[in-house]
Amino acid sequence: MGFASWVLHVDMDQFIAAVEVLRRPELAGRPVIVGGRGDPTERAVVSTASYEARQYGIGSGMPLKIAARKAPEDAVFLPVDHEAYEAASDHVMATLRALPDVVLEVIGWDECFLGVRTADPEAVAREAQRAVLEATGLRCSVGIGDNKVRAKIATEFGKPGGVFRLTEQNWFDVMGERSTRELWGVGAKIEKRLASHGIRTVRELADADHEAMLREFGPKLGAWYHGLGSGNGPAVVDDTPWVARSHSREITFQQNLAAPGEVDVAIRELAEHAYADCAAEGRPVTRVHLKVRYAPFETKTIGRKLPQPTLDRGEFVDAALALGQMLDRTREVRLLGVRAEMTMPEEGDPVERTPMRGRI
DNA sequence: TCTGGGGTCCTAGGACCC
DNA sequence: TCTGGGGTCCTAGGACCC
Repeated sequence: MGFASWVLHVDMDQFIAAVEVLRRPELAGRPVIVGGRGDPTERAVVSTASYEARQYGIGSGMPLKIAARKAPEDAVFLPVDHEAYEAASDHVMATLRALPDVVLEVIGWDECFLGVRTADPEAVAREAQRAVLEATGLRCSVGIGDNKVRAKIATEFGKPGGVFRLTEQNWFDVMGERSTRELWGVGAKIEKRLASHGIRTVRELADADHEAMLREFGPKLGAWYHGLGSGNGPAVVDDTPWVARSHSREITFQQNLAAPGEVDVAIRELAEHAYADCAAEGRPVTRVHLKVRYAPFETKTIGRKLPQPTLDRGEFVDAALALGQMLDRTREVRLLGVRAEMTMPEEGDPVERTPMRGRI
């Protein structure tokens, strides 16, 4: 077998919980649930649950109140500590980047792609796991693929702590009879729209009529979803530093906001923070978006372009407040968010940050 | 029963221009 | 009096990711 190009997807096992246990060894073996401010009576969700907690049906995204009901006596609830995870993430990424002849693309706090030319991708995967464990004390799973989509999906079959290879050769054997929902990028809504066309399995998606897919989802997404059925996806791992296009601040109120004056106070506060994140990069703000969740649970977003790009905090805050006048002032508000879109930086002036890509 | 906070990308449809 | 076709920009909103 000769050398070939491979994509490895490295995913940390129960990352946030693992970081917490690392600095509090006495928590090892106990159900650990990290989320919000660590108070399970508050409105917040689970960021990560340890494997011990998952045995009780507790998982990411679950409301803390529900998790508290399911959790056993000895469960531990901890607040989210972004800085600790950021530091651990940096350490992991630096370790992986130091592996010989790899290109690294960060796609989240706890996961990345490695591009590598090798005759033995499993050996590289094992070496990556060993290096990360030795340097940080954290374990990871690795998916091996001939593109990013297959590598990403492969990782699920390797957890925890393992390695799994998914390529064009075994794609349909492994994925053919599984639900479209197991594909990366297919959520509840897309699963339902596919099902309305009689498409429920990965193989049925691969065999779907291309024109029908374009009609249902449009030219780009239609082609993307159809190809997903065959495991198609990009294979290039890109280490270009990621540059944010926008920054936002959101807050969920423990008690719903009822008075319009309270809404204005909150918008001002959030807008100042969102603006500050952009200003810290020296990049003018071009648009403002407002996200509102009315009680009980209905989310709306609205946006406006600013008259011109600005680096004036007052201008941005005023624009956010003006947009706030468009909200339904008669309804109780349980969440508010303000997003600031920025101009993209000049070429050759990249801003190094923690990436959070929406799509590969 | 209760649903966070940080992001990205895509589409539809209207306005406007040539 | 009747009225094409293409392009671009903008807004609003939806869907997905970790």
